[in-house]
Parts: sequence; structure tokens; C-alpha cells
Amino acid sequence: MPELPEVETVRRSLLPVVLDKTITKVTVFYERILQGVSVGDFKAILLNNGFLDLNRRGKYLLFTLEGDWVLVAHLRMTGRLIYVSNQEISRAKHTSVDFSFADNSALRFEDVRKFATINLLPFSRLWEISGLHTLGVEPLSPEFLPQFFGEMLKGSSAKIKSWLLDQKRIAGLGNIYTDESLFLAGIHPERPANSLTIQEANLLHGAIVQVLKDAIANQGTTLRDYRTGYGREGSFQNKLLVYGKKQEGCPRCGTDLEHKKVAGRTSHFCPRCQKE
DNA sequence: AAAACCGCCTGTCGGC
DNA sequence: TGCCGACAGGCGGTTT
Repeated sequence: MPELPEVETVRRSLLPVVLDKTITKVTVFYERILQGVSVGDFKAILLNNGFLDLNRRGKYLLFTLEGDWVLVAHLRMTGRLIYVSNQEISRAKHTSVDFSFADNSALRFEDVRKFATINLLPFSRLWEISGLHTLGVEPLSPEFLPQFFGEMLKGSSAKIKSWLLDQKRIAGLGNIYTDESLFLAGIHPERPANSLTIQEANLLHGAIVQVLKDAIANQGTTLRDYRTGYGREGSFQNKLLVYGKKQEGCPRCGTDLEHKKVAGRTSHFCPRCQKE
């Protein structure tokens, strides 16, 4: 599912092709994708407008528009943003919105499960998107230092797995990269956050940064739905160590991997390398 | 205050 | 072959 590396890959792939193009047509196939804006207003604001910039915060994509507007997209589970150079290319079955550009190219927002969302609002009202303004630290930013991470962990007795998934603490981690990070650091997903030693906190910090960077370098993880902005699959699924490896042995010690629900999510770990 | 749970959605898969 | 329930998990809202 799209987590930080996938969303960042979409951003980087779309950046060279969607900026500074005039939007000539907007078609909304699934109205409920729009949050807090009517279809009429949505179209009126976008028509003859254009994307000036494209940024990411956590798992959110922020398209800057002319006239102080910003379009905020969240892919949730199965959302895709796909650029096509020619509008004649047939649309996917589950296309929610189609943005057509003056040069005959188009950007399509597809979403099988229809959880994805789009907000369109003035920059001054960005704070109204609660999930966006409460986001925690960007794990690939300079502020995310080992010592800061260690201090954060001290304040909570929550299970480390659910602690890492909480976007208000660290922005952008989902089920795949939390499991991979915890494995790399040798930490059991049910350990209380405040029980980690300084050494473990440092290890986990390094693991998070490493796995996110490595996943971005590999254009993200395509297990089923995720695609880059060009509709291509990522390749980090070939480098996963524990996520989805229910029937396999630990890549480090060979012990059968385990999986169980932690915080409502299936968690994959090695019972020998990640002691409770 | 924090953690657990539910609803939102559709496609896929295993069991019968 | 086809039906059915379980499952996939991000996040907002509600309950515990």
C-alpha cells in the first residue's frame, strides 16, 4: 500500500510531466473522492488553472495551483495517480478523476477501493485537513535525529508497532515498512515503546531511515495495486525481508517467521531475532 | 489520555 | 463451478 516511499516515488515521477500545463478539462467519475468541495467548485477552480509545484508531507501529495489554491491528494489503500501522454489511451475501470491538459496529456486518479481523498482549498486553510496538520516528523528530514527519536519513545508505553504507525509521531510509515524496520533493528513489534534501550532506539532509527531510502531508490513496493506516476511497478517487493513472508524462514537465522495481529494489523517478524 | 474497535470499499483467495 | 466468508490496511470517528 502506498506509504512514504511510494508517495515520494509518485511525486518524483509526476514532477517533470504535470507542472506548468493548462488544465483544459476535469471529469469527476466518483464524486465522494472530493472532501469539502463541490464538483462544480472543483471544476471551476481547476479549469484553465495549472499545477505550479508538487510536494509531499507524510503520505499526502500537495499540488500547488495558481491563485493560492492547493489540491491535496491521499492515495489511502489502492489509489493511483497515473500520467498518460495521450488522452486517447483508454482509462482504467476504476478512474475517479481525470485531469486533461492542453497538450493532450492527462493525469488520472484511479482507486479500486474508493478510500482515497482529494481536498481543494486555499493555502491559508490547509490546517483544516486534520490528518495533515497533526502529522509528526518527516523521517527523512534533518530534524529526525536518533536522540530526538529516543526521547519521543520514552513518552509512551504503546506497542512499538502501533507507535510507529501513528502518523502524529512519525509521518509516512505503514504496515510494510514498520515490519521491515523492526526486523532490521531486531525488535519485537509488541515491545512497549518506552522499553527500548538507547542502543535499540538508535538501531531502529537507523533501520527506518535505511529502509525508506532503499525503498525510494527502488521506486517503492508493488504487491498488487501500487504503481508509479507512469503506471510502472516498483521493485522493492523483491527486497522485502519479512513482510508477507509467512511461509518462509528468517533471512538472518532461518527460523520460521511468525505473523500475528498487532494493533489490528498483520505483523511479520522472526521470533528468534526479535525477542519479546 | 490513550488504546481498541469500526466503517469505509472492492477484489482475491481458500474452503466446501 | 460457484458461493461465501475472511482478508488486505490507512485513517477518521466512536467507544472503552
